[in-house]
Amino acid sequence: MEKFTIKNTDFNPTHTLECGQFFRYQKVGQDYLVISGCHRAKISPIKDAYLIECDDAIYFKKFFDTKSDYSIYKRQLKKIDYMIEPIAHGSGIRLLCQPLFETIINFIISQNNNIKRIQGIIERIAAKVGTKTCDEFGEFYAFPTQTQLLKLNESDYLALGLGYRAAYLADTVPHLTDEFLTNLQEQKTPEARKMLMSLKGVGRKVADCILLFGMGRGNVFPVDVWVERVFFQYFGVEAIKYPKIKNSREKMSDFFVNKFGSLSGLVQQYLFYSMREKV
DNA sequence: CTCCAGGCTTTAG
DNA sequence: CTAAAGCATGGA
Repeated sequence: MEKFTIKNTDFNPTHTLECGQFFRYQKVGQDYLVISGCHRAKISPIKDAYLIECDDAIYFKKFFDTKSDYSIYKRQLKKIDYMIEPIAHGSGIRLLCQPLFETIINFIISQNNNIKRIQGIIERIAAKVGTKTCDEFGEFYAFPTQTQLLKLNESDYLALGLGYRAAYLADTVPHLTDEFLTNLQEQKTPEARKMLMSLKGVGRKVADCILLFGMGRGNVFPVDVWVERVFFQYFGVEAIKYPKIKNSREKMSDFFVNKFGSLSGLVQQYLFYSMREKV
């Protein structure tokens, strides 16, 4: 078991894990257990920091984006009035670096769905074909590999509760070879987005989530129903200055990326987390 | 019962 | 090109 710590100045596990970018976490008292790919970690609060106990410290240092300094990002974004409250609310958010294959599957499942049910579906899929693993925290199932997911057909997915998304996964999983994923990583963001949107069940919003959470691309801004509410509620006045913006989610996304550039994805997470907690 | 969830595909105009 | 129906499931 390997260990390292993350200072609590710009990191809060609740903000980071529960802001919508990630699904496989479990709160146990003051601690969190997280599963990513075939790895697992336990996060515990200690004095001025969090202790991370895991099977692979290098993996989780990258996962938690430990080499980025979020205080710089926040200082810059706080200059904008409407960002002050969302940043205060989600002050410990960090953008996670998640496995690409897993991120594609998870966000296809996420469409027109709620987070609780998404989590249940993912756990059932992992338990069905993922590799059973044991560490000192107990047993868990790794997220399935492509080979393991290829064992499932559309009716298997239906039986696991995926609804109409079953057909999307049955169609898309065979395309997600290592070759496709490697090629995808080498593309610039617009080209990568086109490749992703060629997959069944992947539209603009899901593609942007994959680019942000699975490929480290900050210059995207996924727009879902929640962000749409933010836009109409807080940015309606400003949007009037941009006559091309009507009510298309794609255009809302472009609006924010033009404004925030490579920090767009982070801005989106602050707004999403803030908006969801208000309901 | 209806409405909604980190939307997408398909079809119609 | 834009608009809207249809889609599975489970919780409120």
